[in-house]
Amino acid sequence: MSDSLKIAPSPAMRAYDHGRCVARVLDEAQAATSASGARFTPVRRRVLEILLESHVALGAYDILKRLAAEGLGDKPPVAYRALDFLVEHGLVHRIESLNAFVACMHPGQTHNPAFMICRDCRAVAEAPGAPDAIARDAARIGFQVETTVVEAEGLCPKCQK
Amino acid sequence: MSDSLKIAPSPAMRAYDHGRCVARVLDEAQAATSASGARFTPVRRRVLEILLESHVALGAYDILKRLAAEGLGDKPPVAYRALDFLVEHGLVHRIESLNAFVACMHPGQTHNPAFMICRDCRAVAEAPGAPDAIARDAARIGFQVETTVVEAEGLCPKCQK
DNA sequence: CTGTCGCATGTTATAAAGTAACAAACGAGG
DNA sequence: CCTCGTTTGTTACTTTATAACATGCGACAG
Repeated sequence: MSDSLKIAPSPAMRAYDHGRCVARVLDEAQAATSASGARFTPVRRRVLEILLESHVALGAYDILKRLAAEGLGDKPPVAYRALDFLVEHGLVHRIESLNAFVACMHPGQTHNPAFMICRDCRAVAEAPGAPDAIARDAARIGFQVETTVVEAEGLCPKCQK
Repeated sequence: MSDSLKIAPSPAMRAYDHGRCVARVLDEAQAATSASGARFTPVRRRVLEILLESHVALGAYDILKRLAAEGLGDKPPVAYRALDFLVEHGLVHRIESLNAFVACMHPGQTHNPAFMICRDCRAVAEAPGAPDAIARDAARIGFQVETTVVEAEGLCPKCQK
């Protein structure tokens, strides 16, 4: 499926075949997690589905509400555990500036993603490259970078109107 | 003072004349805020001082504890209001990935700062440059960037040992 | 088939971070 | 010296997140 290699234009901010996208990522998730010995349980699967249903950042408690409505659990640790699991496995990204989460759009590929976050509708687009101006500065002062957070907030095309 | 134009090597991660640095920034802060009609009140000044005393990220409640110990207020809004004020005036930066705050090292200059954050000692170094790989991507999909968050987490030179 | 070990879930309780709303005090202009 | 906008004081609450421990479930060794 060629789509799995495409990196932009952002799925979050244009029309495309959403059903396929969800199904594909879900399959990849299933495969990736069970390959590593872990189990892709109903709650974990459902949390990922919920995030995949929209390319919008959802808070842990938003997700928890939906799980509760479906009888999958109603206590904070349920949501946080599933989210932690998905983040660890690279299937979900945490958006630091919103305290929220989005599904990863191209799991498997190691990436230092950058995010564009609409302040109006909370749609999130994931861009691939790490902009390593910072890597140079880090090297210069001897700082050893382990992870990076790059988030741009603004208005998505729809919400500019 | 030539130091005010220097942008790196990071003050957070090397030795330098801290007293001067604090005094200078405090003066600039005084000037900048009163120029804009606002008042650089004791609490605001003290919060900035506390942040300037170390180049370390402090949580709102850490700061509040210190204010409380000095009789400057002990309720959350006291700290948050001062911090909001200082952030608005570009004197303090919020570190999203820590829910914490650091003093800005070169106020006045408009900047899209990038931060290097030691996960061990929470020292924060502020680097100037805008890493505009993301600007290109944003332009391509029609996303209008308003603010950016760039934070690298890792180990500072001291904590690597 | 069954014990048991490790992963996963359920639950209680609480910590940490942040804000809404309103009343009182302060201070620079008329 | 009044009054209006800014700042502070305070109460109460919301949102976000985690520690700790009990229970359940499933694979596989014997």
